Amino acid sequence: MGTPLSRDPIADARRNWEEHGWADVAASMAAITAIMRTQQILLARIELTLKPFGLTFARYELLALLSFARNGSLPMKKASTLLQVHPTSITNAVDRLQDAGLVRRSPHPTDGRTTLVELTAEGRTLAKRSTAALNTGVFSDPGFEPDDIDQLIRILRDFRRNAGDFLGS
Amino acid sequence: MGTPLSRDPIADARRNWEEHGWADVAASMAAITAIMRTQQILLARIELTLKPFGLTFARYELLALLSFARNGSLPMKKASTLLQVHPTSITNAVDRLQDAGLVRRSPHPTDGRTTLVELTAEGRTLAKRSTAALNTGVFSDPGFEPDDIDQLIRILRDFRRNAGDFLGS
DNA sequence: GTTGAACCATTGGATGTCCTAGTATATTGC
DNA sequence: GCAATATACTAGGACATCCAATGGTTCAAC
Repeated sequence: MGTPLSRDPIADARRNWEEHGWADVAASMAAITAIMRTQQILLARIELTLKPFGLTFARYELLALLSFARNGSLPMKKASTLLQVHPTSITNAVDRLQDAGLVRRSPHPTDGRTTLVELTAEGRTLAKRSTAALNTGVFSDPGFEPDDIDQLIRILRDFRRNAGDFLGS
Repeated sequence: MGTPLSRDPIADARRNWEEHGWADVAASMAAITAIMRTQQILLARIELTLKPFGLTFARYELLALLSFARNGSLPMKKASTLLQVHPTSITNAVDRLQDAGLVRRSPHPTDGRTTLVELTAEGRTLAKRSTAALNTGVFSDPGFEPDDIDQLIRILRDFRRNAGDFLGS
């Protein structure tokens, strides 16, 4: 982006919190704000990598999910649940992927309420190629130390479980 | 926010990566995906807490930033830099905060290119009240262990520095 | 001084997310 | 079997974010 700041803005915010009598929650505020900013940086990198494929991250996630499904197809609701986004976000993504010829809708064989989303041949190819691009362009050098990656995975798994994302021990 | 899944979807994705020959980047993929999901959960909590005040997180951040500024005013560009968002996002936020009577625009005394944003009395009051709500409603019980919060702050600070957010040792 | 490069804010366009209905189909209870 | 409830998808609206382009203003080089 722009020129680097001379100081960490989140550390400054934490100082402000401490100086205003909120020292007890200052660290928590700093951690949460840092997660927000980190997500923003990572999303920008991912979107940049996916741009040549005409994909956004939202559409890529759906494509990747379908590529791992049994027949390359899933009910819309199932995709919404697994990707943990609002059903309307899936409708939106499927609309655009369908326009691009990467997926197609089909009725569920036994449940008239349900619509299946299915990868087309082009969709499967693009899923492979874009995943390869993300692996080499983003995931292979994420900017975290290996030990820190393990820490992150553990800390965020605990958080997500406590938040009710999934059951577990 | 529906029913919890029976399995961690990110752990499943990691397994898929490993089974497709991308084991070397699977952990990194899992960590990044977990950050995305964690951000989503936290943002939802924050927005829920801010809703009674008629604020979104984007507008709250600007309000809070102004409340810590010397005269309660900053150049738009400065706000954009400190909050690390695109200038147009600031324009958008200021438009809405101004409509709500919480901030006001004024010309810069010496630089004709620059516009200052300034907190109104109502804006300052709302900043205080909404910050108190976030402190008690979100930051006081973030869902991380205290030790993990310190780990997060360190890991994400290193990441942001490496990403060019700010200079530092 | 003039002129051209750099900088600031805004507008318009594309996306994505969520929420609130509204429509259609399933399932459950009596 | 029929009514009441639950579930699945879609349509429309509110917001936020980014990018590209536009109109002003400032600054620096000559």
